Amino acid sequence: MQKKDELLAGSLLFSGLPAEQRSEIAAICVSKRYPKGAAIFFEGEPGIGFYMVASGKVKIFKTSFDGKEQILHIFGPGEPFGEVPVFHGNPFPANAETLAESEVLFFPRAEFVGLITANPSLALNMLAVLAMRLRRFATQIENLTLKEVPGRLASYLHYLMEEQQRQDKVVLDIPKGQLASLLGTSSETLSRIFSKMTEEGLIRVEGKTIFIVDGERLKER
Amino acid sequence: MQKKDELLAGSLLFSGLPAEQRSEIAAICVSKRYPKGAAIFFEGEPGIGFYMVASGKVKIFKTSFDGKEQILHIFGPGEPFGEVPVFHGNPFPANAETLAESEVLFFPRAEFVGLITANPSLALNMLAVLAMRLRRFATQIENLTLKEVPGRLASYLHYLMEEQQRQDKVVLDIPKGQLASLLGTSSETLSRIFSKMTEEGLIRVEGKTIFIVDGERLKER
DNA sequence: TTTGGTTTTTGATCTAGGTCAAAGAAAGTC
DNA sequence: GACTTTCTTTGACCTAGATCAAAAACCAAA
Repeated sequence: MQKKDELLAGSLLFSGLPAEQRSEIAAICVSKRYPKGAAIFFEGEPGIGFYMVASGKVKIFKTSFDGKEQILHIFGPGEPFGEVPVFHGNPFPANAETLAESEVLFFPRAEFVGLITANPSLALNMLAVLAMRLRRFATQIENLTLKEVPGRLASYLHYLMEEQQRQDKVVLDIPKGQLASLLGTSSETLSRIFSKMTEEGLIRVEGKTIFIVDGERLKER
Repeated sequence: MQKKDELLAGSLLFSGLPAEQRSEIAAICVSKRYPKGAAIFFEGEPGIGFYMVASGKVKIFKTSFDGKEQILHIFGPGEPFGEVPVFHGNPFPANAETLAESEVLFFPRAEFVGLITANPSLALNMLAVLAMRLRRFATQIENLTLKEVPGRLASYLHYLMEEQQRQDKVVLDIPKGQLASLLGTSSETLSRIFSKMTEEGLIRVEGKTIFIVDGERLKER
């Protein structure tokens, strides 16, 4: 399967590994398709392996008893998820669900631990992935607790500007309601802040496209 | 140094390693003392190694431009911190400061990476540590965004009950102001919630000692 | 045990943002 | 193209919790 190998080669987790090892890895993983909105796993389930997005988009989230949800991550192609139980035991700490029709690779725990044990650079790659994830969590907590909603939105827009390599505009890759849940607010509030920022001449909103009118002042929110 | 070796043996990170390897590790680390309230590192500094608390207590925190602080972790003896830059490169994502007079071990990056490469079970231990940290972050975000302050306090008290193995009372090991910063609130609000919970017959507060009057109802907050 | 510095508590006030309800827009379906 | 369903916006209202100010309690050192 050519496609799978390319995906693995392009992922941070498996980058820099000799080709033969990547095929060993490709050999132990199973691919599975999910329609949009499908659950991949639930918080509290035992984790017998981890996953990697091959195509599509997956969200990791927590829900409160009264149904509110907080998105922790959104992962795209090449990004692994659900690794925590593999290394720490215990069940999944959160839920995973597709945001679009997706193809997902599954890596069974035992086999993968075997590979890691035999292969220090794979171990270091995985450590790098988890370390980056910790860093992201730290800034997410910072955003959620030390900034108010406009500031969180501003820093998300700046993140998209980096990601999409544009200074003038940016395209939301998720529905606004999901963005609200990622920013820890409600879609109503988010909508109001979009219009306030437009009034203030910071941005201009056209559906999913956000034109950056004043990037400097936007950064200062 | 007998003491150092005992500490390493008791820590999660180095548990299960053969004694000789622990002495190798003990050989590469340097110990340093800090008075209470001393900075160990700042967000944005390059990380040339990581740390482990030998004695005392260390907080990891972020600050906002206007001086508010959010505590991410509080670490005690045997717990490593500041590992993110070791594996992911880039500077420290947050600040570290002692909460009490402390002794801290420092492990230089290059040497430690060498040990990990040569030693799969050390790598797996480190993966377990980071995975546990991710799990904690996930529940911290859940607490901060999906629960209100009384709920966060309740879950912290339950955490202390586990930790201290008591059903009837619990002793705060940090000042209430620091607890407020950990729970993402102000000391004023925290104080008010302590008294409200007392009125409601859930707890009784005597300085740093919290008597658990109704553990069941407390859990439901 | 007095003094000066932290913590902690209490009171009064203010606001960001949540919630509920309903109208409008978009988008996919037959 | 009409229809249903999902997404987004707008309006009205309300509350958790922040902030400011000041008193009280606690603590450590002299």
